[in-house]
Amino acid sequence: MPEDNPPPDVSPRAAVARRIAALRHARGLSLTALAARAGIGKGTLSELESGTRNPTLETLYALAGPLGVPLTGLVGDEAGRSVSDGVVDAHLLSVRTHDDGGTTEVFWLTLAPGGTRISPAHRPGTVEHFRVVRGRGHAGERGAEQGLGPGEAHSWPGDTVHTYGSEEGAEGVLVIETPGDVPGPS
Amino acid sequence: MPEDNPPPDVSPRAAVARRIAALRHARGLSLTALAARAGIGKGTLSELESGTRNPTLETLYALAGPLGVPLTGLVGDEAGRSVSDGVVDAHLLSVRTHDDGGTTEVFWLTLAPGGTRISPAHRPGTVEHFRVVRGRGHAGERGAEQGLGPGEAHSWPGDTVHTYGSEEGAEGVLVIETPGDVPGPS
DNA sequence: GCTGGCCGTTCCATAAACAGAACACTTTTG
DNA sequence: CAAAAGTGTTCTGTTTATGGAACGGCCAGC
Repeated sequence: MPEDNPPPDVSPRAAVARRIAALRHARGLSLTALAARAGIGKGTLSELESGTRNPTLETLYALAGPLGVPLTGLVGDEAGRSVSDGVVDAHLLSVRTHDDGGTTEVFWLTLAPGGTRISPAHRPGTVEHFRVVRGRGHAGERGAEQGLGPGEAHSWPGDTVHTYGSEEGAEGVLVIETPGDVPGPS
Repeated sequence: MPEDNPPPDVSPRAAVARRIAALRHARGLSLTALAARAGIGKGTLSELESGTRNPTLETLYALAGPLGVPLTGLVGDEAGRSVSDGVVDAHLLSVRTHDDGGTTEVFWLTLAPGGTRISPAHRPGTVEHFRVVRGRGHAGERGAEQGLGPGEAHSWPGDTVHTYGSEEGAEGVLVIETPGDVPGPS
C-alpha cells in the first residue's frame, strides 16, 4: 500500500519554510509586519512558514525583497553549500538525478593538512572518483588507498568503507555515482 | 502619450520562463518529454515557458531534477552560466583560481546526439579531463579521440585542437586545468 | 481587575495553477 | 501521397494558493 511515508522532510517546501522563518527572525520582523511589507496576506505567510503551503514564484519574490535576499537565498538548496568537519570540506557543485533514479554528485573537496577522514559504506553499487588538482592526498578503499598528486585520479567502490586524507593538504574534484533502480515493492 | 511601455519584463516569471526553455533546448528535450519526466502536465509547462503562469515551488522543483540543475539554477540570475552551441552544452559548476594564477574549471557537459564539436587549442599546459556519466561519447586530441562509456574517463592536453562528440548523446564531468605561469608583476 | 493593541493561527470565498484532453500543425514512414 | 507519430498550444474541470476576516492568546497601560 502506498503509505505516504514522509521521510525526514526533504521537500523543498519545508526547506523554504525554515529559511523564511529564520530570515524573518534574524531581521526582527513580526509575521504581520513582513506580510505587510511584502504585500501578501498574513495568513499566507503563516501557513507558508509552517510548511503547509506550496508558494508560487511571485509570492517568494515578494518576500525576497523585504527580507533583503535574492530569490536564490530563499530557494537555495544544498548545492553551493559546504559540509565541513574540520578535515574534509566538501563543496557540492552539482546533483543530477537520472531517469532510473540514480544520482551523480560533483563535489569540490578540500583536504586539510595532516588529516584523514573515514567514510562509511554507501549504498551498493555506488562508485566514487577523485581527481587531485592541487597538493597531494590519498583516497580509496580502506587498506587500499592510493596516493595522488596533481592531475592524478583514482576510482573505487563507494559501498565499502573508504578514506580521504592528506599530509600536506590537497584539493580536487570528487564525483559520486549512486545507482538507481532499486527493485521496488511490486 | 499614455503608452504603457511594456517594460523589458524583469518579472521573475519571465526570467524563469526563459531559463527553463533554454535549459530544455540545451538538453535536446521536447516539451512533451520534459513534462513527462518531471511528472507535470504538458499544458502547464507550455504556459510556464510562455510566461503566462506563475509556477509553484513544487512545480519548479519537479523541473529542476530532469533538467539537471539545482533549484537555484532555475530562479538564479547567473547561477552557473551555460554555454551552448546546439551540440555541446557546457554548464559551469565551479571555477577556482590558484595561488600561482592557474585555474581549474569544472563543467557539466551535455553532448547532443549525433554531434561533434571541434575546440581550438587553449593555452600551453592546459589539461582536460572528461568523465562520462551517462550515454556514450568520444573526446580527446583530434585524431586520437577515445570512446567513452558510463564511468570511463579520458585525459588529454588542451593546448592542441581537440573534439567532443557523441552518437547517441552523453553527459559527464569535464575538468579543465589551466596552468598559472602568468607573467605576474612581482 | 478591565481595555486596547499586537501577536500568530484558522477559516472562508475567490482567483488561478494544476493534469489531462482535444486541437492544429509539422515531420516521418510506408 | 496518405497514415502515423511527433511537435507545442488551447481548452476543460478540479485542486489549491491567495488575501482578508474572524479568532484566541499575550502584554502594557489606564
